[in-house]
Amino acid sequence: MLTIGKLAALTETSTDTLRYYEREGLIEPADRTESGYRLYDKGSERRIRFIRQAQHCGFTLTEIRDLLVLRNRDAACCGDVRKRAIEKKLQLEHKIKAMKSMSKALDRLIADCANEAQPVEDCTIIAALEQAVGQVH
Amino acid sequence: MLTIGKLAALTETSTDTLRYYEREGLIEPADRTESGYRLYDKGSERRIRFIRQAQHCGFTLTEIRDLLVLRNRDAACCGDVRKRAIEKKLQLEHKIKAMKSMSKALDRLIADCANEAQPVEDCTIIAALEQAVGQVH
DNA sequence: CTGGGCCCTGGAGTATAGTCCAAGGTCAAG
DNA sequence: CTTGACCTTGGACTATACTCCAGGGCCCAG
Repeated sequence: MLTIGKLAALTETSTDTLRYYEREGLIEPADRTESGYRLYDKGSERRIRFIRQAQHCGFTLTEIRDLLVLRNRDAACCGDVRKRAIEKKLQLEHKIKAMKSMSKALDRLIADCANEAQPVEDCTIIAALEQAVGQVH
Repeated sequence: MLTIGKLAALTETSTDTLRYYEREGLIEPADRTESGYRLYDKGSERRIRFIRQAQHCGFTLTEIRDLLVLRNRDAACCGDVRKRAIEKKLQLEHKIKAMKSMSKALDRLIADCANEAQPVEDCTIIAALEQAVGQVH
C-alpha cells in the first residue's frame, strides 16, 4: 500500500492533484490508516496513468470519469456502455484525422524549409497550414 | 468584406470569441469602417478555421498564436521557424500515437461487448482501458 | 424619424483543472 | 522526546478560454 506522496511520485503528479481527482470522483484510496492517511494499491497507479493518458488525448476529467464509471456499473454491460464507447471512439477518430492532416502539413513545412537561409515570403507556412484545414473540412 | 457577425456565422464561432481572439493577438480585422465596425476579408475566415482546427487537435491559443506569428516574421524563415515546426510535429505525433492506442482499446471494448446482455464482470472495459495505457508507456 | 438589429468598449462572471497556502496532526530517526 | 518530513482539511488563488452583460452608437426598412 502506498501513501499519497509515493503514489504522486510514481505517477509524476502532485499530491494536490491526486486529492483534487478524489474530490472530482475519479479515484479513491483503497484504505486509510487509523490516523487518516490515504492508502493506495497498485490499481490506483494504473488508474492515474489512464487518467493522464486520456487527458493527453483530449478527454476532459468529466469524460474520463464517465469512462471509469462504466467499470463500476451493475447495470447490464453491453448497451449503455457500448454506446458510450462507440461515441468516444468516433470523437477520437475525428481528432486523429485532424491531427494527421496537421502533421502532414507540418511535414511539408519542414521539408520546404530545409533550405536554411530562404526569405520569409518563400516559406510555405501559410499555404501548408491552410491546406491542413482544407483537408479536414 | 465581412462584419464580425457575418464572420462569426461563417465560422460557427461567436462575436465574443472573435473579439477575444483579437485581444489575445490571434486575429485582426483587415479594416474598420469610419464608425469603428470591424471588417474582415476571406483570409480571416481561413485563419479562424485554422485556429479552431488546431484547438481541436489540442493546441492552446498561445501555441496557435506562436504558429501564426511565424507567418509575420521578417527574420530568416528557416531556422527558428523550422525548429518550432519540428517541435510541434513531435508533440503531434506523440498525441496521435496515444490516441490510436486508445482507439484500438475502444475497438476491442466494442467488439467484446457485441453480445448485448452480458454481465458486467465479463465486460472487458477495465482490461481494454488499461492496455491502452500499457501500449503507450 | 423611429424601431429593431447590428456594432462598439470595458468589465464581470463561468467552467475546467489544477496549485498553493494555513493550521494542525503523524511518524520515524537520532 | 524532539526535529523534519510527511500527512490531514478547508479554502483561496491561478490560468485558459470563453461568455455575458451594461451602456452606448450605427444603420436601414417602413
